[in-house]
Amino acid sequence: MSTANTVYDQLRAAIIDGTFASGEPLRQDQIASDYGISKIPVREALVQLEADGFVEMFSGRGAFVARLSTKQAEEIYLMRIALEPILVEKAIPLTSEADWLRAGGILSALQSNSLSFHQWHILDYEFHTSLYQKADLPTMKKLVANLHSNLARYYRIYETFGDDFRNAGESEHKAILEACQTNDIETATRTLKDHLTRSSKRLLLALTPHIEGDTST
Amino acid sequence: MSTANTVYDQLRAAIIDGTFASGEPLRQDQIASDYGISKIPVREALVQLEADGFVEMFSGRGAFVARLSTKQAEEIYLMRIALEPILVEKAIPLTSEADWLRAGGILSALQSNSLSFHQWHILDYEFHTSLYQKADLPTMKKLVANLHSNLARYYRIYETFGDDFRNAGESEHKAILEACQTNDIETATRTLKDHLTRSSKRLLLALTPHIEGDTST
DNA sequence: AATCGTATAATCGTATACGATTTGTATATC
DNA sequence: GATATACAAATCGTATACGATTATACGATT
Repeated sequence: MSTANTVYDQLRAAIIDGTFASGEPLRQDQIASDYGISKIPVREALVQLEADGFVEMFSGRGAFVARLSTKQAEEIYLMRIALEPILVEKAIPLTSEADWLRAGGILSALQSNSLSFHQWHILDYEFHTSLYQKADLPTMKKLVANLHSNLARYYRIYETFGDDFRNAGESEHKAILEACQTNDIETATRTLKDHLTRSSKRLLLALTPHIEGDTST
Repeated sequence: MSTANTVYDQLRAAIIDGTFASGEPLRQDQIASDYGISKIPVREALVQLEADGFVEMFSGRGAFVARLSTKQAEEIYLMRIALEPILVEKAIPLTSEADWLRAGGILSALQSNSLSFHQWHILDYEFHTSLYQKADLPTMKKLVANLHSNLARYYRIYETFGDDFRNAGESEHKAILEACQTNDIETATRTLKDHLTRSSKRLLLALTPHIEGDTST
């Protein structure tokens, strides 16, 4: 893999896990010397990160970690609610029983009480992904994957401030998977939509006191 | 504006209008010397173009104009169908009578018979945009705008091969706007969805004989 | 005391340069 | 004639270098 891509991965991980705080400037020379490389691949990574919504760049002033806002989180969920049901709808006819069992396995792992928030979020992502893995819509899948990774930054705020609702969506997940397994597209898409709507509300409610407006953090 | 951004705009326009054919390699040194600049801003433009779906990059082999496929066009329309109704829904309560009149003005311009295909496509885009200009969903709007510009490449194929259906969606456009003007969100979103579904079918039907599979052009 | 202007430092954006990888071509081998 | 090998040319990806832009510190002016 190219240096630029490696830097992209590392910077993105660092932004998601909070190593770089929201709004913090990302100095090119600094990052370059940290990694022992030149600015060129760093800049390319930053351009990609900007396209994916993790970074904001201003001409002549450089790159900054993209600021969070409840509005932005709401918007991301609106897109997930619009797109994920389509992915599931298109995936169901192409998915085998073995695939649903794999999804069930992730669901079980998700019920463990000893998960760190980070681990929980990864498994939650994998469960959702497993529902539409077979969908032949690569562009949409990439987009939704990126929405997920952007949400990770918001879910991290729970880890610090919020209530733990790791198990809140458990029964909803089950209902979705059951509908999928019986090829009931209508129920599957509806329960998925409901689940995402509820997840959105849970997140936004918990977020509001912490990042209302566009202020710091 | 930075050199990289200028190059981005120019390359994107050249890809959309067919100056660079589908699948064609985009040689960095060549482009750089054409514009009288170095490779650095060219590479940054290419990275952005890849993020926006106009270019594919392969490690060590460089950048190529993204290939077209009916599947990809279908996928783009699926996303438009999912997202644009949401934008309209959120925009209607925030939109004033003057805004709808402006939309009506674009609609009139759209009915002219003397439009080039390119002009028609731009006006079609502007009409759709005018319906949800007031929506406070910047990320979604950017995404949808990018879907539009990607579709422009497919609509160009009509210009060359296909039947002229510039007026096909005229009555549909009118119905959408009328529903918007009376604040009838349900009808507006439904007619918009119908319109996009029909537009998608028209495009895909005309496209199929020309770019089925992933073959050239 | 606050504001303005200027000098200095920090940082950016891009040109140039070069080693590394890939592609093309000619020649050898089966 | 097709496949393999060796070399040359083309092209890429990144390091280094530097002028241009932006931020900062500080003294002059109102």
